[in-house]
Amino acid sequence: MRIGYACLAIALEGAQLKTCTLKTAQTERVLSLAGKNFAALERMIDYNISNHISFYRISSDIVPFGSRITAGLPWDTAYSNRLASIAAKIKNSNMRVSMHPGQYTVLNSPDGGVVRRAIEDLTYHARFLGQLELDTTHKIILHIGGKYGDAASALLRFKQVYRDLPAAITERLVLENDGSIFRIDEVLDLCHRIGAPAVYDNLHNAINPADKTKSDAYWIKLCRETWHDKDGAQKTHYSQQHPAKLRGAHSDTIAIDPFLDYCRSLPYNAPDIMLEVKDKNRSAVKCVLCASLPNQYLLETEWGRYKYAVLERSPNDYQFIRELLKDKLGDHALLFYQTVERALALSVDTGRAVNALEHVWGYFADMASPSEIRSYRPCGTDICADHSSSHR
DNA sequence: TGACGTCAAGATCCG
DNA sequence: CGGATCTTGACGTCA
Repeated sequence: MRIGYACLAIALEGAQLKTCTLKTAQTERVLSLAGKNFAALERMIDYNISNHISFYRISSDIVPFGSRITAGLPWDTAYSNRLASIAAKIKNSNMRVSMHPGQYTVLNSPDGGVVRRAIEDLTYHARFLGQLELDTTHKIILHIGGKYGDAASALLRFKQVYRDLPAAITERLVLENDGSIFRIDEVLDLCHRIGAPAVYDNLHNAINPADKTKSDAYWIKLCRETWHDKDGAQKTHYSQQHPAKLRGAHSDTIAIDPFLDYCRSLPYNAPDIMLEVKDKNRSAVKCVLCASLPNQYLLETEWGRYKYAVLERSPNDYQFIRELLKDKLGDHALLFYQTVERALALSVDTGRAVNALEHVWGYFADMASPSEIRSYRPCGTDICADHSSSHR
């Protein structure tokens, strides 16, 4: 079982994807941006390897407007060395990558222009994965499209378009249930008919259910039958509902207990899981460490990222985790993340926030200039908690 | 016509 | 002028 995240590694230096508007999308500019994005991609691949993340979705925006200028733009030859290096790292680390065009790539539209652009978009995606010389276990995920008031005709159109797609696309294409139109039972039926694998998305099925009496594991077992040797291990999408936002909105982070419950419910030989979540790689590291890979060193690094956010909410939890991590031999990942999640759910206390800030300030006090010290302590020797909000 | 989803670019505001 | 904050863009379908 691999666990992965989509497109962006947050808080990773040198990993920001660049783009531009259509107005300024001249050949030279787009080519230059693509080069920068390939460098960012390599950073993320390196990061994934360091963090034992062996599953990753490459952003469709890796080449800005890649689909509409796919034929003309020589990004493959211009950056062949960089792409070869990326490809080698993916293969040597046994990483699996995927791509996922958005809701605007629609193969079954009654509008021929929409269909033509969708095929161009898929051609671009297949070209990118093909350029990396990745085998057909590296997939492109797509939704079926619209129903247009007549599901049967919409499915028929999909089959007709699919039949004529080039093999470079169909050998990678997998279909996913979506949150408002095609349910997982409809996706499964179509996939069996055309011979494409099906990806089960748990949150989409929760808001657009095929059968409310059936479990996630039930659909995952059915989807497994659509995956063959050339497709590699079965893939699924996993996300959790954001508690405050609209139905279908992804959560800020993956709550670890429900995730592990989900994992335990899966059939033997669990599928690869792509997490769809706002904090991206943060949740991927969390889930990897709890579900499959105890790693004390990575847990210490994780603590460095969360500790001050915990301290300004709950000094007790802060102390508890410090003690927990002193034991270098045990597998404390789950208790660690449970405690972090509980602490982060609390609101920030001003006095504690000042205390946490003083901890951080300790790293900079020796190297700060007089003006920086004045801006940190505007009222004199002690930090002014009463007025602090206006100074930070 | 707006919502949906996404995240930089681009525009504007502020001190 | 720099940094912070708001708005726009680019895609197609559906209510």
